Amino acid sequence: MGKKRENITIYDVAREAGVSMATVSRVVNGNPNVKPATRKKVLDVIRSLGYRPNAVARGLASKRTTTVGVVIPDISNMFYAELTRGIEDIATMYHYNIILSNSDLKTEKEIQLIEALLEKQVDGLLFLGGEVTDSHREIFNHTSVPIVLAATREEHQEKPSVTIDQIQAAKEATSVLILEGHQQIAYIGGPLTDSVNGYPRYIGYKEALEENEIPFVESFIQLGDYRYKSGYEAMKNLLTSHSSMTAVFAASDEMAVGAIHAAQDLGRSVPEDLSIIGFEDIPLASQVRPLLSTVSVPMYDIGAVAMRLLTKYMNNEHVESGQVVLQYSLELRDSTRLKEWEEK
Amino acid sequence: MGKKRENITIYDVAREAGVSMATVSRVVNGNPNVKPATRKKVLDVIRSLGYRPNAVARGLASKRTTTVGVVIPDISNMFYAELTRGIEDIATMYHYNIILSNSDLKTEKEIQLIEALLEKQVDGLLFLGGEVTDSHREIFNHTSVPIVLAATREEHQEKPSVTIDQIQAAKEATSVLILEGHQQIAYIGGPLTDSVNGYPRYIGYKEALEENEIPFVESFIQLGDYRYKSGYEAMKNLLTSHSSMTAVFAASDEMAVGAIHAAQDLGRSVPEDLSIIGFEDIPLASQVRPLLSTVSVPMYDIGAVAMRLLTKYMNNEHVESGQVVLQYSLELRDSTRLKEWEEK
DNA sequence: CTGTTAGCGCTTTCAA
DNA sequence: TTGAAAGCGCTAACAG
Repeated sequence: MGKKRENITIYDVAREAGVSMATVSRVVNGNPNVKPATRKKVLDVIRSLGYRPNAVARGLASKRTTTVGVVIPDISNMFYAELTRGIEDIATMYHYNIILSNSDLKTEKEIQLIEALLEKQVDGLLFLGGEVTDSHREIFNHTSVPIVLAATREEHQEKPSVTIDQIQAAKEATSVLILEGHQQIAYIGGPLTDSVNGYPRYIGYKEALEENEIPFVESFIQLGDYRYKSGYEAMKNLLTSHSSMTAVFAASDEMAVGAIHAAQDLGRSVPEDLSIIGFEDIPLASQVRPLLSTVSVPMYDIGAVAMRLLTKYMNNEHVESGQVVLQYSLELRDSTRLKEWEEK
Repeated sequence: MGKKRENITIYDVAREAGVSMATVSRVVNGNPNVKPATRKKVLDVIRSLGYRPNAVARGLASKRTTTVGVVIPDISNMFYAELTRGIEDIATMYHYNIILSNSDLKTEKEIQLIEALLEKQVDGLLFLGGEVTDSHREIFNHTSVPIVLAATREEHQEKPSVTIDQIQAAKEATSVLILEGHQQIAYIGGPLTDSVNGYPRYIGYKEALEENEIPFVESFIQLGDYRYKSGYEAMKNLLTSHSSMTAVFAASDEMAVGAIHAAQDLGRSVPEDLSIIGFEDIPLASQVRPLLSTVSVPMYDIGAVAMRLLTKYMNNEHVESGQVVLQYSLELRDSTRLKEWEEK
């Protein structure tokens, strides 16, 4: 058994087995047009030589790398980690590998990463969570590599995407609070300039109020960065300036949990004094007390479906619809009082 | 501006710019041996043609792919997600891309993934969290691709690794409890067959007891799978059979938090009735009440250092020591009563 | 400073 | 069922 078998090529196998490279290539790729005896002979040589096919050479010759690029905001964010797991599982199932890169939602970095991925000749690209700007469209439109958006979409809807209806989800979350009888409902969200998550959730909140003729109060709006700490701070602000407030819709679970803790630190109990509902349903939501009521976003599925969709494009299969909208659900637990909710 | 610029090669650029392929290659790779005027001309053509270098062809010709393979147990596990972020950041810094694959700690799957990664001609490999068996060694020893282990190690210490001293860490965590005056200290851990995390943490617990002449009680040992739920169940068992118990060392934060909730559900308060300390210091530890005291493992750093180490091997740089042991620290928060701890 | 020329290891017609 | 041969797009000596 050779120590470092780095340089055993298809040629060596061919010579050793007394066949041509083409034949070796055929058995390696499972081409049926090989006489069983020949196949066995080749396989034996492959094993004894410890031959390992070079995927780079194969990629160059065949123009397929069985690799897909994934641009993700931040893998250490539970929401995206879960999504990535969905992607990876399906990728593995279809024998693709994924090249993962974190963008931190910086447009410039995103563009750069996409460019690098394209240079690496990925067979497909998954773009997650970021806003699709003109720069993105520019590059998307000048490549023939299939691209699927996940947990984001593009206004012109030219590119396939897998998402949920965020506005509707935020609206329902807020409606839960309204149905509980609250009139003073605050909103803790992300930047309104974030057109992917921040803005739609805000709009959903607003629409719910409007529909129920509850006055919108500017100072009930607190903006953070979706993280625990900013939720905590936001709630502290809210509570010191609006002691009459009785409910909060937070646009992320982390913020919601931060808000709960701030409330508790200021002597309020949840849900007795204050109802709080979150968004996402990351594991944290079920690992705190009170258990967080939240909008359950099918993170794993978004990733899995997006990857599956991408495989179809990569194989030139027929695609019913490139715009997939997945179902979310309302997970009413212990941070709100309402326990039942009929889907509209 | 071409629509699909898929087939513009270095040759096209060369022809258009009136130079040779070699020269184009030089400017693309930043080789200084090019007259500024020539460089500019080539750059202009590259831009106008929308030329994008083909990294696969480059990889085949140069035998370097600037890609590293990462085999990870589960990206949706916060601990590894954080680690991966460390890897990715350093990889980006050194212009490497990473191919990520989840192994779920299945040896067979790990081997298969490593094999696939090697086929893809990765320049280096990071193996995370899994046990290194003979099968692993077999394959590790027959390739010249540099490999670094992270959050795991190999008994013969033949392969470089980045870890923390788990036994010592577990021992100190247990000692905190002992120093608080507890005598009835339970242990909630992972499988003892898990030589990477489960067993060493268990040993650390045991050693701490021994050193302090506290009798080891078999039934104080509860084994789970590191997840919240198993911690919850373990604690319930413990509390119903050993009402005299006053402290618990849990081998993961999720289990520790699960344990806290079980205790609370059974009417005990933490840390008044029961002190609980965890292991890892994932974000969850600081997002629950009471704040979890825990062993803080530098997850991000383990990933970052491992990746940095790998770059050194890939560049044939001199490496001081391949066996890196990072410092952990004790983060004493509100689930224990002791608030100060002198490092031994 | 620039060009020529072999490959890198594999797939893929095209013939046989 | 098999083989020969032409690339895939780029890098890396080697000349000049």
